[in-house]
Amino acid sequence: MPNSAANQSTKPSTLADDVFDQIRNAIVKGELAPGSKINEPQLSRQYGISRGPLREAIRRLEGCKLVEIKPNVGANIVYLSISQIIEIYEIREVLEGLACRLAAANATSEDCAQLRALLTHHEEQIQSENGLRYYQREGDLDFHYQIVQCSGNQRLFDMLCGELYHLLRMYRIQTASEPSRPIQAFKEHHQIVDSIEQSDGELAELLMGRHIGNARKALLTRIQGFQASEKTD
Amino acid sequence: MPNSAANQSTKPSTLADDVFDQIRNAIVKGELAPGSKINEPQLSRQYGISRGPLREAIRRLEGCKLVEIKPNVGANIVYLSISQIIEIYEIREVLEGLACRLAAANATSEDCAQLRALLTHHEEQIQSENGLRYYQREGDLDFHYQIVQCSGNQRLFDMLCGELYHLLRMYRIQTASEPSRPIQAFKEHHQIVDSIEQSDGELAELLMGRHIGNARKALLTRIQGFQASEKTD
DNA sequence: ATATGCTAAATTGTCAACAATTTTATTGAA
DNA sequence: TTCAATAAAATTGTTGACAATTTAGCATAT
Repeated sequence: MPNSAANQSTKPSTLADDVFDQIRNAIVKGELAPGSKINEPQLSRQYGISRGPLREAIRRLEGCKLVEIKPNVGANIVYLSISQIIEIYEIREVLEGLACRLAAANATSEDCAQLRALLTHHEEQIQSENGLRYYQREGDLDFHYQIVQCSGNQRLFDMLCGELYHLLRMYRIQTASEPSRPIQAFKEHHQIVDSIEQSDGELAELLMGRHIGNARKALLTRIQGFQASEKTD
Repeated sequence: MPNSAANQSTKPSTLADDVFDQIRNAIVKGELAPGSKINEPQLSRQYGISRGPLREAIRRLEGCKLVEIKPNVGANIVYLSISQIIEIYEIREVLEGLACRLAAANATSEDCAQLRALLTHHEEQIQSENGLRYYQREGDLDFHYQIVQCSGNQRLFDMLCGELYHLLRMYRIQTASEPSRPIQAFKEHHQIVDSIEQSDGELAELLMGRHIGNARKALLTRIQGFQASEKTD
C-alpha cells in the first residue's frame, strides 16, 4: 500500500501511548527536570488531550520507575542521587559483562563487522571537539547498545536499552557530566570487540566488567573530589 | 508478611494502587492465567470500581511488563515461554552473583545469623513432604530474597525482588515445576552463606552464579527431555 | 460446507463533570 | 513579626456517558 502518511494503516496507536513516549523523551532529555512535579492540567493542555489518557501515561511511567506518585499529591520526575547512579553502574557491570559473554558466543561475523565499523566511525568523529562531545554523550552508549543487541537475550536488551540507559542519559544531562577518560575508554572498547571476535566469552565479560567498573570508580573519585557533601542516600 | 487491608489512617492509597496490587497478586498466583485476556467491564465489576482507575492499574502493569496492551484490542497477561525463562535465569545468574559479592562486603553479623536461621528453619520444614514442597515453591526464593536485601543495593533489590521473582513465581505455578535437585540446592545455599560470613565476596559471587547456573541447566535438560517440541522463541 | 459481507453486540478509547484532598492565601491573635 | 486557624483556589481521584473500534452472529452466495 502506498502510504506516504506516517502512521495510519500501519500503526494504530492511542493517545496514552503517544503521550507516554513524548513524556519519556522529555524526561530523558531533561526538558522535564528531575525531581520536578507533574501538573496534570498543564500537561494535558500542552499535549492537547484530556486528563484520562494523560494519567494512564503517567501510570505507565510509574511502572517504569521514571516517575513516583504520591496519593492525592501527584507525580514527580524521578531524581537520581549519586549513590543511585553508583548502584546502576554496579548493575551494568555484571549485566553488560553477561551481554559480552553471550555476544561472544552468538555474534555473527556481520555483527562483528558492524561493531568495528561503529568504532572506526567514532574514531573519525572524535577528531573534532564537537565529535568528541558527541562521543561522550551518545556514541559511547551506542557501542554498548549494539553489543547488547548481539547478546540475543531479549530481556537483557529490554532491561539495559529500555530502562537503564534512559536513566543514564538523563543523569548525564542532569549533571553535564562525562569529561572522564575518553581515550582510555576507547582503547577498552577495542579490546572488547577483539575478544568478541575471537569468541572468547569469558575474556569479553571480564573486560566489559572492568571497563564499566573503571567508569564507576572514575565517577566516584570525581564526585568525592569536589562534591564531598553530596547526600549518599 | 502480614499485608492485609489493616492500614487505613496510616496509608492513604488510591483505588488504582489497590487494584494494581490485587491484579499483580492474581497474576503471580496464576488466578489470572498467563496469556489470557483482561476484560475491563468484568474486572471493574469484580473489584467494584469504575474503569478509570482500573485502566490506570493496567497501564502500570504494562510498565512493569506484566501485561501487554494492543491498541483497540486490550491487555493480555504476559506469557513466558521456556526460552524467556532461560533468559531470566541467565540474568539472575549475574545479578544474584553481584548481590552475593556485595552482601559479603556489607552484611552484618546479625544478617548472617538471620541467613543461618532461615537455612535451619528450612532444614526443619523440609522433613515433611509438605515442607519440602513449600521449600521448593517459596522457601527457596525466600533465601535469595534475603541475600539481595543484604547487598545494600536498592535498585538491585527492586529488579530482583520487585520484578524477576514475581515472574519466576508465576512460571512455577504455570508449570507445576521444580522437582529439581532440592538436596543439592540446599548444600549450595550453605556454601554461599559460608562465604558471605567469611567476607569472601568473589567466592560468594562465583558460588551463587554456579548455583543458579545449575538450576538453569537442570531446567534446560528437563525441558529438552520430554518437551522437545516447545517453541524456543 | 466454506467464504463473504453485513448487522448487532461488546469492548476499548476519550472526554467532561463532580467529589475529595491538598495547597495556597488570608485573617486574626499573641 | 510570627504563628495558628480558616477560607479560597487549585489539583488529584473517580465516575458515568459517549465515540470509535473490534468482535461475534447471521444471512447469503459461491
